[in-house]
Amino acid sequence: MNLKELATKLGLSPTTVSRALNGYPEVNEATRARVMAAATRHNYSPNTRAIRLATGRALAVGHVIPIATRHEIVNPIFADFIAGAGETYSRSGYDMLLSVVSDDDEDRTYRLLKSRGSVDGVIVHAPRMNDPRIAMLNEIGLPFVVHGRATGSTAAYSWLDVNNRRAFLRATEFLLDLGHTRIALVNGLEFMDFAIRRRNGYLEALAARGMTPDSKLMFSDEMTEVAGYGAARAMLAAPNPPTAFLVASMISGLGVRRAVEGAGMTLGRDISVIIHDDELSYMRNGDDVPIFTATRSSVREAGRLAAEMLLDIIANPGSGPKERLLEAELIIGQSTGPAPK
Amino acid sequence: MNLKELATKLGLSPTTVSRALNGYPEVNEATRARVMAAATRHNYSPNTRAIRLATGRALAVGHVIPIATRHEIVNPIFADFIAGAGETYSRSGYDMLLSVVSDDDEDRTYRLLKSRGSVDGVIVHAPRMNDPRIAMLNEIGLPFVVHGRATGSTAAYSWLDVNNRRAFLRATEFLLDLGHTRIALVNGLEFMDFAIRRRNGYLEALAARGMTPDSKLMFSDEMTEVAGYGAARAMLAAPNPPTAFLVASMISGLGVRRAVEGAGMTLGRDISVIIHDDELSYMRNGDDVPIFTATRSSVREAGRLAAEMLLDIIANPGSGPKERLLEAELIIGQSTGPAPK
DNA sequence: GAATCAACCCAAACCGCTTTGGATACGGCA
DNA sequence: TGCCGTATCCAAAGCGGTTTGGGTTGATTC
Repeated sequence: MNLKELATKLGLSPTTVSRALNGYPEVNEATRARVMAAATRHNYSPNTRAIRLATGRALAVGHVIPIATRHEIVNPIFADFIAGAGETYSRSGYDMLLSVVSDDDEDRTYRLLKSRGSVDGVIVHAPRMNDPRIAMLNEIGLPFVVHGRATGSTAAYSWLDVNNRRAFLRATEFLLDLGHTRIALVNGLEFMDFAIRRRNGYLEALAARGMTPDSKLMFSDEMTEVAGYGAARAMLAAPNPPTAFLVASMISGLGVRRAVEGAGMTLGRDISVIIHDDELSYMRNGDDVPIFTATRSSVREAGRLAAEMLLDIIANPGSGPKERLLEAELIIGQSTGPAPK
Repeated sequence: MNLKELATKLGLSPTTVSRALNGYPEVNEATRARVMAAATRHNYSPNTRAIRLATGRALAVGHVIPIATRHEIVNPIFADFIAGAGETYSRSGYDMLLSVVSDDDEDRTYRLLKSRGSVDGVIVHAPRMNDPRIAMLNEIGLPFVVHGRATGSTAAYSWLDVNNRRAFLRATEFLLDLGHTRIALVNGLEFMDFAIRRRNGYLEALAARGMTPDSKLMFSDEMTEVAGYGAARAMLAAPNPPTAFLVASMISGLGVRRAVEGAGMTLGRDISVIIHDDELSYMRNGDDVPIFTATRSSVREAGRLAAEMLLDIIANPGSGPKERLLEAELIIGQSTGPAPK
C-alpha cells in the first residue's frame, strides 16, 4: 500500500493525503481524520526511501567504529554507548547506521557517508590528541558530535565528555586523604584523550600535595583484565610497592583485584583500589553495595545525551557548537581504606 | 556533483553514464574509461537515496537489539558479533542498521523495517525456545538469518549456530575423564536457546556415564561476573561441594575464579574450571597460553559468516533456507587438572 | 544494393514521496 | 452586486538515480 493507492482509495489526491498525514494546516480536520483512519486501517507506512529522496534528508545518524588494525580490539564501552544513543534515535524516528571499518579507511568512510548522503550527521568515537577527524568533518560539512574531546584541536566543535581530569583528581585526593602515598595509576592507552586527562588529574592531585610522581607507578595499556593483572602484579612485586591503585576501567579493575588477592592481600585493607565505572550493563560494580570504590558515570546515558545533542544540531544548523561536560560521582565501595601503617 | 551534471560535462546522456559506471555491456569500453576517469576526477559518488528508491533495494541489513525491560542488559557479545558482521557489510557495500528497542517493541520494529523498506533483511539475535519472531518474519516476508537456533520452531529458517550441545558434552566428558564426579554447571539464562543446548550437552555426558545430575550443582542466570561469583561461592560453601565448574562465559568465569581463589583454593589443582570462550576481543583468554581451559568459538567470525549467509539469501531469493553449524574447539588451559583425591 | 544485425547511445518513464503554484468555492464586506 | 480573503484541495514538477524501448550507424550477408 503506497501513498497513491491510499489516495485513490480515499478519492483524494496524493498531495492532500501526504499533507493530512504530516500535519499540515491546509487540510480539513474531518478529511485528516478520514485519512488517518484509512492509513491505519490499510496498515500504510510511508516508504522511507522515497521520503529520503524527496526531502533530501537521510533520517539517519552514522557511527563509525574503527577496528584498530594493530590490536583488533572492539572497545567494550561501545556497546553501552550505542545502546544509549540507539534509544534516542528510536524515539526520534532516526536510523542508526554503523560502519565498522579498519582505521585506515576511517577518513574515506566519513567522506563517503557525506557524499552519498547516507547520514545527516555522525558521532565521533574515541578521540585522540589533535584528532584529525575534527578538521576533516568541519571541512566536508558533515554535522557531528564528539564523544570526548580532542586536546590540541583548534577548531570549534560540539562535544560531550565526562570530566575525566576532575574525576581522577578527586579519586587521587581521596586516596591521599586516606594516607596513601604510593598510588599507582593503571591507565588506558595514553594516545586516547580521556586517558591523558585522567593522568593529568592524577598528576595534579599529587602536585597539589607536593608529591613527585613515580613513573614506575604509572602504567598505560589496553583496558583488559589481563593487562590490569599484569601491571598490578609487577608493581606489587617490585621494591617499594604501591598501597593503592587508580584504575581506568571495571575490566582492568578485575585484573588488579586478581593480582592483589593473588599476592595474598585483601582489597580495602592491605591495598586500596579505585576504578572508573562506566556502568556497563553487563559488568555492574556490585548490585546495591558497590564492590569497588569508583568514579562513576554512565556511558549509556552519555550515548543518549550525545545523540540528542546531534539531533538538535541537525535540526538547527548554524546554531553553533555545543558543549557538555558531565561530572562523575565518587562512589565509596569496599575496595578502599586507610593506608596500612 | 550528480549523475546529470556529470553526463552534461561528458556530453553523454545520464543513461550511458549510469550504465558505464555500473558495468553494463552495451557501452563502448573507451567511453566507459572516459566516464570512470571523469567520475573519479570530479569525485562523483552516486546518491544512495536515489539508488535505493530507483532499485527498490535498501542496500542495508537490520540488527534489532532488544533491551530487556526487566534487567536492562546489553549483551556483551553483541559488540563482537556486530563487528564481524559489519566487516562483511562494508566489504559488500551494505549498510548496517541498528535498532535498539525495548523488547515489547521488537515485533513492531521488524514490521516497520519491512513496511517502510528500510532493510533488505535482518539478523535475529538471541533466539529463545519457540521463538515467535521466526514465524512472524516468515509471514511478513523479510529475509533473515538467526544467530543461534530456536528449539521447537516448526517452520524452516536459515540459521548459523555453534554446536553448543556438543561443546558442553565434550567439556563435561573431559572433566569426567579427569576423575571429577561433582561437576557444577554455571549456565546462562535458560530460556535462551544456546543455554538449553549447553545444559543438554552437560546432562547427556553425565547420563552416558550413568550419573544422576544434581540440581544443586546447576545454576542459571545472567552471565555476569557477579552472578558467576555468587553461584560458585554458594556451591563451594555448601556440603559436598563440586570439584569442577562448567561455565557459560568468560565473564562469569572471572567471577567463578574469584570465588575459588577467595575460598583459598587454587584453580587447576583444587578446582577445575572450563569456560566457553567467545573470543571477545576485549576479554581474551590469555595472550598465547590460555588461562582457562575452554570451549572456543569466535563470535566475531560467526558475525562475519552470518552476514555473508544473509547477503547470499538476499541476492538469491527462493534458494531455500541455509544452515551452518560451527564446532567449538576444546582448548586446554591451566584451569583444569585431575580431581583431587 | 537492400536487408540484417550488432554495437552504441539516448529520450522518457518510473521509483514513491514532498512541495510549489495554482484552482475552486464560499462567506463577508463595501 | 462585485471584490476579496480564507479554507480546501489538486496537478505537476521535482528529488537523483535505473531501466525500458527505441534510434542511428556501420559492417556483414545474400
